[in-house]
Amino acid sequence: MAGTQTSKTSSAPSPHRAPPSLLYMVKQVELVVRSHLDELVKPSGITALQYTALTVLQRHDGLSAAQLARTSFVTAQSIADLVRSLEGRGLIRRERNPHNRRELLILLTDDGRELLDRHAGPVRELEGRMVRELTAAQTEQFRAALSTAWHALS
Amino acid sequence: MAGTQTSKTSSAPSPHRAPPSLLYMVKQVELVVRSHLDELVKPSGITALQYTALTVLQRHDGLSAAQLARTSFVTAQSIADLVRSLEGRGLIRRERNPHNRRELLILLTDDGRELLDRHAGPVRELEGRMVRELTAAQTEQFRAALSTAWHALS
DNA sequence: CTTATTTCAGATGCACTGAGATAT
DNA sequence: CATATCTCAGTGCATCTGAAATAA
Repeated sequence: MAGTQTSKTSSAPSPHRAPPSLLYMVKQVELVVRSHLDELVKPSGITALQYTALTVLQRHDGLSAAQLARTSFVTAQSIADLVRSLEGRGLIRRERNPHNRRELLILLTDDGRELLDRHAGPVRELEGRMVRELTAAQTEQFRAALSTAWHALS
Repeated sequence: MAGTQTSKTSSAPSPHRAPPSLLYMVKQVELVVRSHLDELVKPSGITALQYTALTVLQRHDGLSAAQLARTSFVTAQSIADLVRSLEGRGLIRRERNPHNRRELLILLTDDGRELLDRHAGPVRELEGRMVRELTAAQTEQFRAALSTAWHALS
């Protein structure tokens, strides 16, 4: 009991405390990014996750919920709540795929696009803050490493 | 799973689709890391987040719940559930700080250390897979970029 | 008949706010 | 009195499993 306090100060030899793992560091960066992103989009009444889903639809409009789930490593049931919430807010609409009537395509509404436009600047600025101490070349290497890491585990 | 795209996207003219943002890529890497980590530790009956908390305690034994919360960017109330769950599983124990009786220090039990030892190898192997296509120098640059990004937003 | 997509029901984990008790 | 820590109560979001309906 008394030893726990003193061992944390400089009296301990501090043998070889391992550095945080890369897996942990990835998590920490994602955590702090998400907390900033949540603050940014909170005035619009959505979460960082919902905003991110909208940006995915911006790049791939007309995805089905099942496709959206697969690209996000979650089950279709998990996506369903998110989609229902965005639909209730009028940011997306859904439409039967005429060539595959069991699919419901997810499409951005004008309100959804307007929301994305409204936040594009601040989000870019947040990303700029994240890499402000990296050179352009280092930033590109960072991007390449993230891409490589993602592919290696997918 | 994520790689199984239909011919729909590849056949499109693809005018000038913006690349995914760095913020998005960080999230995607964290997502796929967590899904693998969840699979790894599921046999032990804990989640990836709980395992991560245990590794934090491995590096900083004797933290209070409030300290743990601050280093994880969440509130003390959020940590409470996690701590209660780990305590119920006998992986940690708590003890009053004799110098500050309102603090409850969180300490790893022998079972907790055993669990960490049991998973250390597979987790290292997962991290190795993530960077298997990077050189040692590129891996270190990746680590440095993650550290820089984290500090810039904290 | 098998598979894919969506939906419903129920459970757990995670995170929040607000309020209160206790210790410094 | 002010602050820090912990706890309790309630809420909402995110995720899962399992099961059922529908369509290809």
